[in-house]
Amino acid sequence: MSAIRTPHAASRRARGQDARAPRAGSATGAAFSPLYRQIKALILQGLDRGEWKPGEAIPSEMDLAARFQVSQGTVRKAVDELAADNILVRRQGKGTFVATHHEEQVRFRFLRLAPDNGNPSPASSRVLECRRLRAPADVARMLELRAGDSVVQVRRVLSFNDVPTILDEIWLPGTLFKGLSYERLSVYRGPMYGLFETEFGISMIRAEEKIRAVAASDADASVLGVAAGLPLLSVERVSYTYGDRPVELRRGLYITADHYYRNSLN
Amino acid sequence: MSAIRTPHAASRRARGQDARAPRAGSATGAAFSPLYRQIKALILQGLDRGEWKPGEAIPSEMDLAARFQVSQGTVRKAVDELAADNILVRRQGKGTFVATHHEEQVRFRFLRLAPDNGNPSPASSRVLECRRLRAPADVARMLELRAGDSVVQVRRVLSFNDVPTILDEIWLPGTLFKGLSYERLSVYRGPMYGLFETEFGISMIRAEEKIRAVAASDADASVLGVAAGLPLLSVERVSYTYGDRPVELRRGLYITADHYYRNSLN
DNA sequence: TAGTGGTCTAGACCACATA
DNA sequence: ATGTGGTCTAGACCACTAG
Repeated sequence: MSAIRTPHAASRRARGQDARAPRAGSATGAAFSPLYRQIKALILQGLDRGEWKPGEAIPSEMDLAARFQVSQGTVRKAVDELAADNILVRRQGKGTFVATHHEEQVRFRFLRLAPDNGNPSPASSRVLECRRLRAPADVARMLELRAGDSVVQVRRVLSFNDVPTILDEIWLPGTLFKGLSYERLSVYRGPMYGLFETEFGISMIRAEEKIRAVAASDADASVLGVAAGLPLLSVERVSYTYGDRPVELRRGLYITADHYYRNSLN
Repeated sequence: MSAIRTPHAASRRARGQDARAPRAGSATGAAFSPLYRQIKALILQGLDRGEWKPGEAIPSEMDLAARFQVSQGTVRKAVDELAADNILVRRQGKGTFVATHHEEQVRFRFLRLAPDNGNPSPASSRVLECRRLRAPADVARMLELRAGDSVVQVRRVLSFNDVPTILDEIWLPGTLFKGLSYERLSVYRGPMYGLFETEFGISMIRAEEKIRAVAASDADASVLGVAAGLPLLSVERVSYTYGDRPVELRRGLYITADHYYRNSLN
């Protein structure tokens, strides 16, 4: 019964490091951060460093609690938020795992086009081109690069039941996607974000989209096999990895004659 | 120290009522429901009954814990989920409140169209017509009514900075919106869902949208002041109130020349 | 049988709002 | 000073998985 650790000693210790400092300013907006958010940030750092890879298990809650010197409940709350963000996946009795794009379940998290009738059928991809070039100004801005930095441009067509439906133009930072080539993309089967994970260690965890209706240009119409002027859904997506770093710009044109873009408002 | 309530007595008691029964079947899919979800369901029932109205405070966590004979922590977890669903809003030091559409903050939760440049400006609504008629088959199906049931149809134009941008066609169950009229709608300022709340006691808490690109018909083009054939964003929305009951079908046509539909993928 | 996440409780203290 | 939600801890037990 000696050397009793006073209750909350751990929390006070941990908190004293980085939660006390930014307390004063109000104009700066620097906010107080509770312990479980600091733990969340530490776990995110581990994921960013690649300490645990997509599909792998992270340490148990007890282990993490011991490692960070906090209670299991505090770790639990941090992991709860990461699971709510779809960054971690909990499996009762087995452990907590890093989310991966190599799962049927997750396939339609970033592919919002659904068929009017019937069940979602698997998409097949045909790569049109893959080349490295200097980033145009608008692309550089959205990827937070400098104009002229190296980027990879991929163009491809997605088909459902062999019907071309989506024309994608994808821009990626050249430094992050060194070995990406037309051959590598053509051989690959499965979701592109799965390839990015395993080959380049880039995990897409969030994206913002801007959606418009546009008329098909002659060139786009010819690739998609539709009449020029047909209304198409224009979807401009910026995808982010850990730390809210943009790592992909994707411009898609969707034929919405037999499909629709689904969305839920909560 | 006498008459000590055994630990977990409350949970066993509450659980015994409805969580024990559906335990056996697996083909039925009837799932085990933890206490906090039962509490969540009870709070939802209270909201559905109108026990607490939008904008009002619900009882404190301690009060709810006493009422339902569970610990504060269990109530907390139930309220946490309702807050995550945007059904309740927590305010530290003040209480927990029923979410309402009468708030600037919430204005853009169901209005996803944002301007290309500048800040979102308030929308002004011009009502074209409001009439009661028999539900067409497709409308009846989506509102879970019988074909021929009474419905209210509203058509209106939303403008930003006096520029017509959205043409809405709205269908509502006639029995739920008895006093709704052209006059009432024309006089009202503010979000339509706010009117539905205060005048008809209908809270919209969730919606599903199907989005397409279409060409403007002659009639629609003339109302919106654009050329026929212009690509427009077609947004078909079904809105739900408590208990996942559909209470609105809304078909919108958006001009996306100077605006875009924003969406986040998590 | 052991280890994992899932649930529930109890109590302490902090932060914020209001009277 | 009081009451609200917010955080953190500690410990018990349940449910699921796997060796």
